[in-house]
This record gives sequence, C-alpha cells and structure tokens, in this order.
Amino acid sequence: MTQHPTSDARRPANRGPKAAAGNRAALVAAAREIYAVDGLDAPLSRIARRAGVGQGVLYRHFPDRDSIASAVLEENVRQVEEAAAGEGASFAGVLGVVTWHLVQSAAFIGLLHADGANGRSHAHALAPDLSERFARALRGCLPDGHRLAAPDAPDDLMLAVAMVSGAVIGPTPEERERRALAAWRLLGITVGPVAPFQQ
Amino acid sequence: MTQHPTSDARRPANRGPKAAAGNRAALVAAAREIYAVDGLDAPLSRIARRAGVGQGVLYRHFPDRDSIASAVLEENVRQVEEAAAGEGASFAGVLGVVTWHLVQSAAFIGLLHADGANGRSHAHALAPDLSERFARALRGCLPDGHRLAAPDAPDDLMLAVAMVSGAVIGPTPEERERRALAAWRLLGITVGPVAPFQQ
Amino acid sequence: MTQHPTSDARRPANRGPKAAAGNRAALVAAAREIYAVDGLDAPLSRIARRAGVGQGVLYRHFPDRDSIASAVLEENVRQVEEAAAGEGASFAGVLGVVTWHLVQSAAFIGLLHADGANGRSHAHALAPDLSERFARALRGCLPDGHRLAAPDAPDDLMLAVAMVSGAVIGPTPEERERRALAAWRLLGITVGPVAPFQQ
Amino acid sequence: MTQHPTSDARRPANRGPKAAAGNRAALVAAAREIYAVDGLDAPLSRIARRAGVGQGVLYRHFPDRDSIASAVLEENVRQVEEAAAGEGASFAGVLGVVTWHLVQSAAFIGLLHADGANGRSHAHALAPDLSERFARALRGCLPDGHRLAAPDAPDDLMLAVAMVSGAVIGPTPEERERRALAAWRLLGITVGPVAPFQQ
DNA sequence: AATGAATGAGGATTCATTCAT
DNA sequence: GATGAATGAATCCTCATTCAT
Repeated sequence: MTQHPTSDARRPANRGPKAAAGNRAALVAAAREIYAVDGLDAPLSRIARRAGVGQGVLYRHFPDRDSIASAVLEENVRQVEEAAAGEGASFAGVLGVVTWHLVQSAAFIGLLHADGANGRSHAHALAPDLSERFARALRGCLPDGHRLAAPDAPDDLMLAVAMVSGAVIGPTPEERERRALAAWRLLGITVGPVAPFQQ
Repeated sequence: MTQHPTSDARRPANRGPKAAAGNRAALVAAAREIYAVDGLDAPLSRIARRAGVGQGVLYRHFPDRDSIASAVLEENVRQVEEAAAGEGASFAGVLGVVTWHLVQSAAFIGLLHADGANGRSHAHALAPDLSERFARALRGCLPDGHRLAAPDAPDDLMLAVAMVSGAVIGPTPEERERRALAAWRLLGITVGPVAPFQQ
Repeated sequence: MTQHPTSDARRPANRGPKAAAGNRAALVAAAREIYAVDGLDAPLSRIARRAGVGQGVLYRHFPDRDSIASAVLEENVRQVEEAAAGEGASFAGVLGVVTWHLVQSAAFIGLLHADGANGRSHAHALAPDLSERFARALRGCLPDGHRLAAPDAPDDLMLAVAMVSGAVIGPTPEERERRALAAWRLLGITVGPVAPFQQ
Repeated sequence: MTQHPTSDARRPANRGPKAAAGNRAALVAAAREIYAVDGLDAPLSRIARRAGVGQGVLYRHFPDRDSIASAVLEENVRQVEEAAAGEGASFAGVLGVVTWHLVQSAAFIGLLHADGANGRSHAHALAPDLSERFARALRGCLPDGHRLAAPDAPDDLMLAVAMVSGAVIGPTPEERERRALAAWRLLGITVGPVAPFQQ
C-alpha cells in the first residue's frame, strides 16, 4: 500500500537493563549531532530517533528538555576540565580546546548564550554547576599576572569567553574558526591550537 | 465551499484603511516588545494580539517571519545611522547608542547573531542591506588611526560589536549594561553614555 | 524598507459608475482565466486582483461564489446558443463548439459536474435555467431520428455530454481534446470541428 | 521552549499501541464516509474526529492528504480486483461492481477524475499503481472480441469508465445508479447487477 | 526497562466577508 | 460606486508528553 509507520514489524526487542547506560550515551551523542545541525530547538523525537531508541527512553534519562542539553554541555565542560588538568596544561592550550568547542558546536554556544531574554534560562540557571566548573577549570590554569586575572574584575575571564562566542557565527566551521581567532586577537589573548582535547 | 464561513456574530469594528499605517507601526512596536521578552521565536499571534490587530493584518504587512523581524531591526539601524549622522557625532557616542540597543533588545542581539546553525539565517541573509547599513554608519565615524580601523582586518569593527553582543546576557537591563561596558573595556574601546539616540 | 502592501500609493481613482459594466465583464473574464488554471476553488481575491478591481466590486456584482461561477457558465451557454441559432447550424457543428468549451475550461466541466456530493450543488441547483437553456439549444438542432432523440430516454442528450465531460481529463488541451473525440467516437456520435463559435 | 506545553487537564485515555491497526482502519472508513458526503476537500480534522482519534494519529498513518485518499481508493480497487479474480467472474459482473463504487462514493469518482486543473493531481499522479491495477483487473476479464478491446484504441476501456463516472451525478444513490445504467446502455455495454463484491 | 502509538494543544497561514473612507 | 484594509474563523500541521503493552 501507500502506507507508513503502522507497526507490523516485530518490535526491536527489549535489550534489558544492560542497555541503559549505552542508551544514555547514545542519546547524548545524538543530541550533540542534532543540536549542531538544527539548533537547540530541534524536536526531541529526532534526537530519540537518531539515538535509535524510543521517545520514552529519552524521557526516562532526561526528564526535561534542559536536562539533555545540560548533559551535552557537561561533556564539553569535562573535556575542558581534562585539558586543564593535564600534565603540561597551558592557558593558551586550554583556550584552544574551548575555542574548538565553540567552533564545532552551535549547541555549546547556545548553551553559553542561553539567557531568559531568548526564552531560555541563563546558563547559570540551566546548569549552574557546569558554569562554575567551566570557570574553575579555566581559572585554574590562568597564569598569575595575566590580564584576565585582574582582581578588580573577577569575571573578566568568563566575559572574554562569552565575547568570543558572540563572534563565532558563520555557516562553515572554517569561517567560524577564523572569526574566533580574530576575536581572541582583538582581545590581545594568545590561543593555542584549536583542537579537541586528546588523551 | 469547504471554506471559512465567518461567524455571524458581531464583529469588533473595522477601523478602516486609515488605520493601516498605525497598525503597521503598532505591529513593529509590539514585535519589539515581544521579541525582547520572548525572543525571536515568539508566536506571531502574540505580536498581533499585543498590537491589537487581527492575525491577517500582520500577514498583510509582513508576509513572513523575517519580514517583521527585519522591520524591527531596521528601526534600530536607522537610529544608529541618525546618531552617526548627527552634528557632533563621535565614535564613542555612536557606540553608546549601539550598546543601548544591545542592552535593550534581545531582538537586536538575536538578529545580529542569527545564524544558520540555529535554524535561522545569518543576519546577512535576513537583511543583508541592514547589516551593510549598520556597518557603514559605524565605519563612517571611526576616527583615522583607531585600532578598529586596522587595514589588515577590515571586519574588526563588526567583530567587536558581535563580541560585545555575546557578552550581553543576563536577566536585567542593569546587569546587561554592566556586562556590555565591561566587554568594551576589555577590548580597550571607549564608549559614550549608553542611551537611545535623542533629537 | 522590506515592506509591502501598506498603502502609500495614491488610490487608483474612482472611475465612476460608467466603469460598472466594464468591471463586471472584467471580473467574468478574470474568473474564467483563474478557474481554468486553479479550478473553481480559487480564492476570490485572486479573481478580483486579476480583474484589476477591489474585492468590494466583486461582491457588488456577484453576491456569492456561485453567482460569479454562473456568470462564467452563462457566457459559455450563450455561445452554444448562438452556435445553435446560426444559419446552417448542424448538430455535429454545435457539438464541436460544446466540445471546445469542455476542452478549454476546467471550469465548464466543473460546473456541469458540480453535484452535492462534492460539496457543490448540482448544476441544476447552481443554475437551473442555464442547464435548461443549454439542453434546449442542443435539442433544438438534433435531427429527427437521431439516436439521442430516443423518446424513451429524454435526457440521453445531456447524459452524453456529461459522459464526454467525464472523459475530458488530462494536463494539456491537446490530450483533453484527444480524449473528448475518443469519447464521442465511443458513443458513435459524429462531432464537427472542435472550435469556438465564430461570428 | 516556545512549544506545546500540553495542558495539565485530564487526557482522554491512550488506548495504547494495540489500537494502531484499528485506528488506521477507522480512519480509512471515516475518510470514505466523509469523502462521500463532503468531497475530497473535506477537512482532515473531520476525518480524525469521525474516526474517534486525535489529529496526530491521522498524520502518523497518512503523512499527507493524498496518502489517505489513496488508501480509500486502494480498498475500492482491491474489491474490483477480487471481483475480477473470482471463480466465474464475468466482465459484466465486474462492471457491476465498478458501477456500484461509482454510485456509492463521490470519492471514487473524484479520485478517478482528479486532474491538475482542479488543483489536484490526476489519479495517475495520485496513485499511478492503483490506476494501473484497476485497469489491469478490468482488462483481465474482457472477453476477446469485445468492442472495448479494440486494438487500435487501447484505452477505450478506461475511457468508458471515465465517461460513466462523468454521468454519475445526482443527489441520491438511486438517481446516480439510474444515470450510471443509462450511461452504460448508451455505450451499448452490458452491466451486471450493481452491487458490492461479495464473498 | 523499552517501545512507539496516541493525544491534543498551539502556532502558522489562508481567505470569505465586511466596511470605513 | 470603488477601494482595499481589517477581521477572525477554520484549517493545517507539528511536537511535547503520556502510557498501554
């Protein structure tokens, strides 16, 4: 016939509790991909489909929309933390990792930007702890005497990141990276290679 | 036929064609307010309701979503142009007007930010001419030798604005203004009083 | 601006009562064209626009939807009447004119077909008099002894026309004419040249 | 976000996935009834309501308008196929079944008639395979030497059906059947009892 | 614990119709 | 008498969320 979903197919079998962790990871990965392409307002159903799970599973792991967005952000933040905790971690190097995330993922930018005025809650509201962890990781490898460490402007560091994220617009990653680097340059801040954290 | 019977009930008065211009203005004003609170994805119906007109009027004046957003942005850009064209216009003064718009209006930020990755088109796509007019107005009062006039980075000026807009997040206008000023300071750029263009 | 209808333009001047008849004719002509392309459900606004008049004028001349459709059909019927009244009018010749209308105009077909089951009223209801005039004109030149004149099936004549109209489907006039002729052939009825009535 | 909050009110019971097949059938049945009364342009919402399901279910099973119309037509075509495949199937008998469908269902007629000029696509476009299946079933039981089997007019068979469908207008089934039979008679073609296919 | 169907509110869009000018 | 703006009901369609299985 000319028809469609109407199940007739055998259902994919309940893979049992063991799959739970895997499902969660798949959902986060799917969300990251979908967000990157369609933005944060993408239908949740698409995330579930991409992850290869039912809608119900998504709700089981992530009770609300923010919760899955936070999970994506959390992975990003963790990478930054790891970059900052690495042996010979340098400030410029960590900024390179941060920049890489900004360039890659519209979601990361969106999450940082997210504020009430755009119908979303401020990152602080979305994931106060993540924001804090991100700031701490960055501050941790800030050399003494760095201009961003000015004691009279304690949030200059995060402000700078937000500023760069504001600059990162454009259709292609290349264009976005170019703009990100130009932004750091305009701030007079040195950035290491733009790349994900490895090892 | 199978169409729109239109109820026999009393209809709420047709204010007549004279109202057209007024309606259009009311729509733009309503859109500005709604955008500021709910972001660019606010339901169009809410804009119409706020403007006190029927849905149809909105569609008559603005056939698609971008078209009303552009109208709002156009007013902003015009104010910047006027500020830049004024008698003793200074660069810092114009930046103050720009900053005022950034602080006031999530829409202005959104329009500048809007890029494909969020499911909307880059401001350039949304309103290429507006983007160009905005840039020209700003460039026009940039003093020779200003660091943003670096000949090897012709878009540093717009980049800086985008960066500041990235910094302007926060629930209250006060907080947003504070951050905007901190951002300009971080760029080492002097800004005049943050205020709308007067006279 | 990026804007649209909002009148600013001088309004086209009220051409006075003398224009009334011309407007009516323009509306009928416009309706015929629009119907042919978009079918009978085309928006009335499009008809008015094509005719170059305001919506109000359409309503003045044709208080409801059927009324303009009838006016279009009336012109067709009149042509058939004229063809039938002509000097050396032959039955085959008149059928050629009828066929031409069927081929040309989806509207003519639609009007003949129109029946309650499709949400429209039977042609009889839509324009009983037109239907009657059409039948009379055709019967008038039916030769004695013609098989469609069978006394025991008084409406065979109109039935045959309806049948041919049922056959006239297809995207191009050529295809439609081909099918119309094949249909007459299948009925064993001779048809003259498929052409509008001239002179 | 700006989306579908879904009221907290009591929701009317989810009959569960088991209902899927039943829902689909209910939708097709509802569509058939609605089409018969209101024509193919009937609001989809009415079909859903008549079927006793939500709008979403309709869209799940039938992603677009054509898809549900095709499903209705498919059932008709299948009945004709079954009639043609039956033991002592005769051409006249199958035509009786065809005629029954024409008489019953404005939808069946509409689907056969549907052509671009009315803003819808020709049946061939709507459901090319159905059209083909219908033709094949009919051709299959056409006796050798039958006049509709004329080798020089291969589509006379379908043309004849279209012609009869053109004749089938009128408010009541009785009137429609009377006209259908008169049409076949005019074509000199014998038709069996007008009835649905049984057994 | 997983699946994915069902629900239905909400938002977009189109036009028939009225009526101030 | 003409114009075309305004109105808003009706339809389309999409998804967030629930829940039977």
